[in-house]
Amino acid sequence: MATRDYGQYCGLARALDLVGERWGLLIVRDLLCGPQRFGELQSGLVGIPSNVLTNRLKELEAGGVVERVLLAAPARGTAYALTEAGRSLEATLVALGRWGAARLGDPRQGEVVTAGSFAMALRTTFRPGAARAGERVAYEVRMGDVVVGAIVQDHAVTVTVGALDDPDVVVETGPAIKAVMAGDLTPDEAVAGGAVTITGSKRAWRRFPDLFRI
Amino acid sequence: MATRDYGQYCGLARALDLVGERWGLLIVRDLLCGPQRFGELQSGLVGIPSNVLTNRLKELEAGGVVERVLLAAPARGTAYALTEAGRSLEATLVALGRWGAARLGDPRQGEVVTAGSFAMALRTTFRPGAARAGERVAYEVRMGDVVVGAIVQDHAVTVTVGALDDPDVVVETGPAIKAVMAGDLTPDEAVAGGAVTITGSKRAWRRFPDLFRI
DNA sequence: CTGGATCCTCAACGATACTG
DNA sequence: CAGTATCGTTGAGGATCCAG
Repeated sequence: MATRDYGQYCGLARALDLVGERWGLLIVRDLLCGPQRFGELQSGLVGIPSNVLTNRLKELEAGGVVERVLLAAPARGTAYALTEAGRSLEATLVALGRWGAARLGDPRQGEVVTAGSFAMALRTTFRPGAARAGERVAYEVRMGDVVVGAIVQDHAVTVTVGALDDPDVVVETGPAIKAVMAGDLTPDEAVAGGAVTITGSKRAWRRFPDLFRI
Repeated sequence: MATRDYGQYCGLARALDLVGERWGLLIVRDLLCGPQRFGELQSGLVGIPSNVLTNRLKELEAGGVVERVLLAAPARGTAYALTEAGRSLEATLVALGRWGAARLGDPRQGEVVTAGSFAMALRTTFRPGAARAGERVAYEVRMGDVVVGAIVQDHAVTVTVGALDDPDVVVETGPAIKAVMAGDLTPDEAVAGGAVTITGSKRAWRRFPDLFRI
């Protein structure tokens, strides 16, 4: 929005003015997992030049989507977080992500999975109807150096990056998790076949493909 | 997607690869109202250079979002239409448009209202719950040279550009329609004050702010 | 007259180096 | 670590021209 806009008095055009520039919505996606530092964002948005990230963050901040926050000790320094307006984009991003996921196919040459993208996948596949009232399950899922936490509670999921304090189960996996989420592989088969290693509640892991289903 | 992509195996990133480039979603927005010719798109997307429109249409076509169709007589020639994949973006665009509309404020200097943007406004403000089962109302709304039709039926609205064959009511209006849709001005007040001229069913016009509510 | 293609300019993006 | 600076490349913006 800083420099060029569509010049239309239209809600969609205004939304695109605010978050529609290149990398914009991916920044919002990554910040849905909680505040992130400049460097964390940069490593999650593979290939983004640092000056472009700087510009986007300034524009998103000016647009009221992102705000700078000071990290408490012991971390120190500044980070970027979504404002309430930014957080309210979540449902829309999930919808758009689901549309794109239907056209995803197999990974292309060179395509990577980042923490933010995997977190997004958990959000898009989460089925609120499958969660039981009063149920609380905390998953820590590890794919290589990508570590995300997903806490299911009150028919909702909260996805964060990094390890959880007290997960019910830690799941170490690779691409095979897609087969589990698609229902092509049962949780037990995945463990037996060595595609997945779990630490913690076997019951929670068996429940995983019910809660997160492609 | 043709040239550069985000290189992430992520539904959101794939969606942005397909429709996230500049002007992309506005093209989809305008095509939600039905097939359009190149020139119609160009005049609805104020300021888009013709070569950019050409490129976007090619990319959207390659991505399976848009397809070229041949117009039947007497129109002749080719037009661009959404594929099923493109149409399935409607709900998401409405959600994004609603997010942006909440941040729209008053029109800025130079901002225009096009047929596509006004049609989008009708989609975002439509309240399915307010429509009655079996009810069918057809509105033709005119704002200057912008003419759109909105047919409410079966708790859904179909919005098109151009005049309707058999509208229940033709509404000629200006910016004042926003006050009516916001509930700040009743339909009768708007007509009495001269801000709106209606031709046809007064009853249908009185129902308008129930069906389309900001 | 519509539907583009072509050319040029400039701003934004991309890559890398560098600094507080 | 968190940006800023610089520079080459790409794509957008704008005008004009060409073909059916």
